[in-house]
Amino acid sequence: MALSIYNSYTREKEVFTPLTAGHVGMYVCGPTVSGESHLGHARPYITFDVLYRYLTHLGYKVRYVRNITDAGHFEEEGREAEDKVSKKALLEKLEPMELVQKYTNRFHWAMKQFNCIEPTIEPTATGHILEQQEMIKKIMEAGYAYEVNGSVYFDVTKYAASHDYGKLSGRVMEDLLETTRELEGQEEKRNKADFALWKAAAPEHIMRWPSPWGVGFPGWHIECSAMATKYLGAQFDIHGGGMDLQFPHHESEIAQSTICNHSAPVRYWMHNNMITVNGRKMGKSYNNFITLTEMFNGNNPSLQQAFSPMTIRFFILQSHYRSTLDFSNEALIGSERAFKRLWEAYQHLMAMDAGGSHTATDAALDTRVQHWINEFETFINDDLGTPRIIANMFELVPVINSLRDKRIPFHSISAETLRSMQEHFRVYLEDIMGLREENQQNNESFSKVMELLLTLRKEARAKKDFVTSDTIRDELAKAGIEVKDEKDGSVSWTM
RNA sequence: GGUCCUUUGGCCGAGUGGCUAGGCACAGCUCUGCAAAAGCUUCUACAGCGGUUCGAAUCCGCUAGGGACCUCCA
Repeated sequence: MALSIYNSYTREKEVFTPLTAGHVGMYVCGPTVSGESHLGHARPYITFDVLYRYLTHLGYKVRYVRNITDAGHFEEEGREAEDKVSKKALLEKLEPMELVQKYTNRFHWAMKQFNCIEPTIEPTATGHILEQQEMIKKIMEAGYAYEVNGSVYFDVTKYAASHDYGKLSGRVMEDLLETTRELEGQEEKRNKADFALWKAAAPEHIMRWPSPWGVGFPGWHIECSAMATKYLGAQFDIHGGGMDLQFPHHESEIAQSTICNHSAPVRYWMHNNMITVNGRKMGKSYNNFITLTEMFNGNNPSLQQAFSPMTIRFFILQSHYRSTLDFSNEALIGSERAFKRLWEAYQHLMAMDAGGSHTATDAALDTRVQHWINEFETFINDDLGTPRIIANMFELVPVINSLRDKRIPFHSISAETLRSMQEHFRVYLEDIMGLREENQQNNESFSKVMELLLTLRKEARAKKDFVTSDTIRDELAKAGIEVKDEKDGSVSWTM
C-alpha cells in the first residue's frame, strides 16, 4: 500500500513517488518573524510535521527545509511602501535583527511545545541575499525580468505566453491583467500582473542591501525559490504551505524557478486549509487571531481557559488538513477531554503484559481489533487521514479499558493481537502523529510526596475517616491533581 | 465584479452511491462510602428544491447561506 497525497497542482490524489529512490526533498514555507505566531500558523507546521514523521517512518531519508522570512516585505498601504519588519522595529525601538531574533526564538519555542521535529535545514532570507540576486540575474538574462528605477520586476505577461501561469491557483491571465485595484508602485510595472523580484529601498528603509540595481531588498517570492533551489535542487518532491499562499506566492515561485532552472520546481504541491473563527479565517488582517503564547496561558478575551500544546495538536489532527477548522472554546475543551481519555487508555494499553502466546477466546472481537488497527495504515496513506485514525483509536478505547478492568477477559484477544495493538498505538500516536505525555514534571521527590499523601488517605479510608480522605483528595484536586480509586483497590493520580 | 471552495445531529468534525464514523456535551443505568474515572444504553444528521438511479447525504442542475483568493497573510 502506497502513500497518496493530494496534489494542489493537478487537483488530484496521486501516489507519491520520490524523484530519487529512498530520498525526499520537502520545502515548507516558514514564518515571517515580524510578529508572534498565532493559532492559524500552527496548522501547517503540525500538518507537515506529521508528513515528515511519516515519510521518515516509511524509511525515506528526508531533507526538510523550512525557511525563516526575516527580510520583511512591503506593506503597500498608504503612500509609502514600508518594510514590515523595519516598521515594527521602529515602533518597538529595536534593531530589526533584534526583533527578528526575538520572534524567531519564540517561534522555535512554540514548535518545541508542539513536539514538532525541527527541519533539517532552516535557512533565513537575510542569509541568502546573494543567492536571490544570482537568481534575479539569471531571470533577467533569460529576458523575463526588467529593471525600472532600481527595482526589478518579473514579466508575467511574457512568461504566460509560453507557460501556464495561474494553473496552480486556478487563475486566468486576463483577469489578473484587468484587476482594478490601484497599488503603490504599479506605474513602474509594465503590467499589473508583474511582481517584484527586487525593490529599491527608500532612504528611511532600514533593511537594505547593495545590488547591481542599487540599494534595495529582495521581493517576497524570490527567497523561497532561491533557498529551495540551493538546498533541494532545481526540482524537488514536495512543497507545502497554507492555502492562502497559493496565489500569488507559490504561483510566482513556479514562474521564477521555471525560468531560472528550466524545469517546474515542484512535483507535489500541498496546501493546508485555514483555521477559522466564527467561520472566518483567522488572520492578522481580520484582527481575530490568538497568539500561541496566549493559547498556552489563556490570556486572551476570546479564551475561556488555557489550552495546552498537545490539546491544540490533537485538535488540529482531529480534522483533515485540507478542511477548514473552526476555532471555539467548546471544540478545544472537547479535544482536551478526548485527548486525555485517549492518552490514559494508551497508558493502560502499554502497561499490559503482552507476553505469552495465548489465542483469542473471542474471535469476533479479535478480528475487529485487528481490523481497526490495520486501518491506521490505510488512513494515513490516504492523504494523511489522521481524523480517521483517531476515530479508530476511540473504537479501541472501550476495549482497552474493559480488558484492564477485567470487564472482558484478558484472553478475549490473542497475545499477538495485543502486541500488535500496542505497537500500532505507539507508532501512530507517538512516532507519526507526534503526540506525547502532557506533563513530564513528575520528578522523584514529588512522587514520594504523592505516595505519602495517598498512603495517609488510604489509612483514613480504612478507618472510615472520610472527612480526612476527602480533604486530601479535594485539596489535591484544587492543586490540579486528580485522584482516582481504581477497581482493583489501587489508587492512581493524574495532573 | 472574477475564480474557486463549502453547507453534516446541541457543538466539533470524518466519510462513502446501498452497510448507525468518531469526539465533546446532555440524559439514564452499572460500579462505588462518596466522587472521579470506566463500562453500558439513549440521542441516527447530512441547507432547500428538482433531476439521474432499483437506490443519493454521497452524482448533476437550480436556489439560499457561509467562506477563501484576486493585496501582506499559514
